[in-house]
Amino acid sequence: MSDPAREALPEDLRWVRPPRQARSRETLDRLLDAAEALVADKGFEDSTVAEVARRAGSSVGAFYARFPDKEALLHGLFERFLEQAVATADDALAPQRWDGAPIARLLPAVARFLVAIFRERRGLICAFVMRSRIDPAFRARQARLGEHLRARLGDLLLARAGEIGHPNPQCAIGFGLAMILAAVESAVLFGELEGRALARPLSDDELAAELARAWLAYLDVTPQPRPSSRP
Amino acid sequence: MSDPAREALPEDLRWVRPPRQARSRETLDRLLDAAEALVADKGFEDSTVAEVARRAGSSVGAFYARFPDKEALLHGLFERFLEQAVATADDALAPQRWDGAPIARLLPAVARFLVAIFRERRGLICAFVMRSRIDPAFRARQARLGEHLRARLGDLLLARAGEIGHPNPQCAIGFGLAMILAAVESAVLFGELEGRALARPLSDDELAAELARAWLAYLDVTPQPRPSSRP
DNA sequence: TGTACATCAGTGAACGCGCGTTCACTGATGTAC
DNA sequence: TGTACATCAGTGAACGCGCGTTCACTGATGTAC
Repeated sequence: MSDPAREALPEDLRWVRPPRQARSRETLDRLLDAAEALVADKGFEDSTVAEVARRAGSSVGAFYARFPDKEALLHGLFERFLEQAVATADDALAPQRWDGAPIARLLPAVARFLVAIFRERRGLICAFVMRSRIDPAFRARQARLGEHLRARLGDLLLARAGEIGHPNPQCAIGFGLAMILAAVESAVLFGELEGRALARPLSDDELAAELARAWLAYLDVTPQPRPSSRP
Repeated sequence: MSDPAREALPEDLRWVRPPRQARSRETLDRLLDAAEALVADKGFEDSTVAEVARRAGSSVGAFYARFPDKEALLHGLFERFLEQAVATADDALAPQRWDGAPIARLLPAVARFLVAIFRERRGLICAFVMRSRIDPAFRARQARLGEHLRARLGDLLLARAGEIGHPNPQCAIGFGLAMILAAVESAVLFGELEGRALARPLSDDELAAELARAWLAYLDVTPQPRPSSRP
């Protein structure tokens, strides 16, 4: 955390000026917490620096002592979020946790998990997603998370490649994940599934179930490992 | 178009003040054309009223003579877009055009079509999608387009319900369409499939092919109509 | 342990820029008689 | 056909508001001796 070697990494330091005293570390945390609540509630653009400072029990000047500008705030929030996301994913997708489980049990669990996470942190993720539409740096950072997820999930799925009927499992794993993520985004973050194409809105459980069904069907997963070649 | 009965519909008139002279009709068209190009290029927020007016060879005052405010401009663009979209969809999905075609031929064509349209009008659709994340009126209007698409596609698919293995075809048609739309948005508009989950970027043809594969698999479409019950 | 000084941290009023919107005015088009 | 008047259409400089950012200043914390 307070590794002095970080001083040498301008890449990491571009967004948040590292505090030197415990007091300012706390101020930084309070600013981030206040910003997270505010951004989750009304989005990034509609949150003002003054409001963030006020909510943190701090001041505008204190804000600019920590962040070079307002944009850096969202990057700071994103960095904090990414740490959690990667740790959570690594834990949830750890191979030993799924030892012996077939894909048909793995993917529905992942689908439920994604729906739950997106629902829980709806506002914040929404702000991130919206931002990455515009900001290339943000998009690149988000892409790295995507690649990480694909790698972890890929490890699990490729170890069960025999269950996958899709002619190109490697490619299908990436495409399938991307498709499911897009659908969850659209459904949970923006509620578009409801209005635009469904007669009755789906519950989160139903949503996850349909996503899992689509995912398994796309990969062409059979309950039992299939023989290496077909008669 | 110039139906006097429209005068009685404040719903339609909220966004664009109807011109009374041919001259102002032309000005309105030029403003919309200029705005469309500008919005497609740099998004709505980054386009200024002054720039739209200048590009249209008009003036800021002329702009406000036609539109109550800047927001109305995007609604005006959207209305124009919707007319085209509905007409195009109705034409492309006309039952006689697909007479005798199985779902396995229909959906790949729709997937290719969607990818092509989204690619062609990328910037504009992107602006609409972004806006409907924020603006409820916009979202409602977009939802109506979604419902229209689902209805037209539903007519075609339900007439071929025998080919659908999904236990609830009605629901699956809506969900499948929404999922594919979300994936196309994500892939074409925001290029997220590339970065976040795929080793190699897909061409539009490959993208459409994989979308169609996922769509058919989700609906559990068999090449031949299946008998009403299974042995 | 105490004193002097440097740096860090925090404050909030004031600044300034961008851009949506207004408005006083000029010119064009249509209508009444 | 011509004239007077009303309305439509267009112009662009000026206004004003919101909000990100700065800055002169006060107080707190750490360090040297």
